[in-house]
Amino acid sequence: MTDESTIMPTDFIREAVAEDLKSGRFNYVRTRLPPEPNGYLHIGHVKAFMIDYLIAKENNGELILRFDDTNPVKEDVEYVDAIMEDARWLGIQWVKVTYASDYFGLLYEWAVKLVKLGKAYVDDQSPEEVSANRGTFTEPGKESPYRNRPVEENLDLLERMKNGEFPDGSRVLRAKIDMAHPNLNMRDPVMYRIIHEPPHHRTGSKWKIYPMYDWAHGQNDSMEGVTHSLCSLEYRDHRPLYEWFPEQLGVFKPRQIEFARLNLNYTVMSKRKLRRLVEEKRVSGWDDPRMPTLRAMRRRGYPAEAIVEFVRRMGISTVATSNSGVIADVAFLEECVRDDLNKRSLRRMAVIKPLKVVIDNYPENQIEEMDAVNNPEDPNAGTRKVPFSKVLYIEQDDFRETPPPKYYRLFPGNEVRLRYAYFIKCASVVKNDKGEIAEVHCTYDPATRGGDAPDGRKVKSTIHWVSAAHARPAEFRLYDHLFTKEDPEEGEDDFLNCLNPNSLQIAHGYVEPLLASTEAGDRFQFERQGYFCADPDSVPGRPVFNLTVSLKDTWAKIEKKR
RNA sequence: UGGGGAUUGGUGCAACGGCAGCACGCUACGCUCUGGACGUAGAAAUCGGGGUUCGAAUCCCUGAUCCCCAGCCA
Repeated sequence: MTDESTIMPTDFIREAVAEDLKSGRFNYVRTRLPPEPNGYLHIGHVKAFMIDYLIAKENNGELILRFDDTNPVKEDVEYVDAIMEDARWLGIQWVKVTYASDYFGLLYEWAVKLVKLGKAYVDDQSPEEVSANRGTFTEPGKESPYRNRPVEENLDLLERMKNGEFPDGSRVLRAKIDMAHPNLNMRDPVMYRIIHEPPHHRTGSKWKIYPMYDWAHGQNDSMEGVTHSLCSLEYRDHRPLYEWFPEQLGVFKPRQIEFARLNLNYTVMSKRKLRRLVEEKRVSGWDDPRMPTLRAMRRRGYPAEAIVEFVRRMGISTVATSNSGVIADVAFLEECVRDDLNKRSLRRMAVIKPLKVVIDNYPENQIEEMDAVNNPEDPNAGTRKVPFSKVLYIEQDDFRETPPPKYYRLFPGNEVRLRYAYFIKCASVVKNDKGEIAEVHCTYDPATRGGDAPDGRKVKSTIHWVSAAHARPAEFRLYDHLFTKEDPEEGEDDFLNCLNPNSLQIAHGYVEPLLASTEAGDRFQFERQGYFCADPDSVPGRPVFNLTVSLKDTWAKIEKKR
């Protein structure tokens, strides 16, 4: 069997969509992305975005980007641009951008229709009364005393609500369903509430009533001819309502399908918590590279393709472990990032924590140009020249005065290879007043130029280096998880209690000369260390590099086990 | 407590009545001018209890556990 079903990626949503097409329930596919413009996009949003985008695309359908701007007190234009920017960065394409507010007029007409049908009424109860009369999980609610007022009166009151004749909170329009329904969403849900201030970011002060999510969202789907309304698990309980409205109205009925949202360990995802991190200055902003927002990941150097691939590899299900979704291991995300970057990153040498090395038998003032491979995974990336001289910097971690077992790097008497250059052997160590190692003296073997010994002898280790005379200073920002616990909320009265004090470490070191003219956003692999991305804070002559993700480090693992 | 959803190695997903598989992680080993990449091998799971069936992760019954819902938020 080699038909489409075996080669197409399959999951329960794609299967459902295919079925709907086959059965004739729909003869086209249209999905919608319904972000509320009240915050920046984070990695959790990417899953929903990709599902909506790809399922439309795979079926020759359309994706509509519709901002769910039904609550002026929470929303702002600032976010609509940011959301579009992030979505575009992911490669998502839509046929048009709409706003829930585009449909306020039609939606109001539909509400009037529902009132005329006797399916909606104006309730004069206070918010407290509405809440008190909703009942509980185990007890039915009480019907509002205003529930059965005449259609004409409802029409009049609704009209006057719309015209701003009543203060906020004084009345609402409610669907007339069933106050004893076991699903609380069906206990006469509120359709419209009165909000005078602030003005709406698109409709200004025209409207004094604003639709609730359940009323607006589903009807907007219907109005736009959306076939599949794909959303997260917590909306499962809203589905009966989602279907009830168009049923009463006799309008087009889209199909809602729910899936598990995506959460990440060692971080938090809720807008409220992310906002606290920013406002309490625990991070430098929404784009602090430690944040799970897309702008932060972009700044840190995560390629959009890697994020998309991560989400794809995670799959789709209806499993809910936490917060209506599944918790992905950040190590998996990081592996997707490495996998992507490994194939396309130019290699460079950078010394993050420098240690001076003097090659005693190397001629003073001599400079050689060594050929270095730009990317062993990509022959087309070519080579470059790297200057070599008598005094170098190597990584502090690459030298030990007394080596632990299995340590192959530089130590007194041991020979290692300087990448793309010579074999060197450690002869002696010079210490400062405090007894710290100030410099290491070595001898080199001129016959090993280029990295191989003619006599065939081997070294167990190759280390990176930068020529001191040619080195350019650089700042390195090394990141770790923002929180010390996989689930920062678990067992804490405040999630900030388990902030990782070492989530950002700043180091000052050196890079090879080529890197002096780096531009923000440029990505490299610093050999043996990790992938780095030039930060916008870089200034000419002093680049700043963000650690995107480190290389896997077998030695660190061996050492840690002790 | 009422309603809704779920439960497969440590994690995330497959297997849709017929040999429990894939990826990440983990453990060895090999290869290597990156202790990276790559390659080989390995450990590791069907929530429990009943039943139906030649045969059950899959169907039925039952129990447990986890997630979501009582906004005029979305």
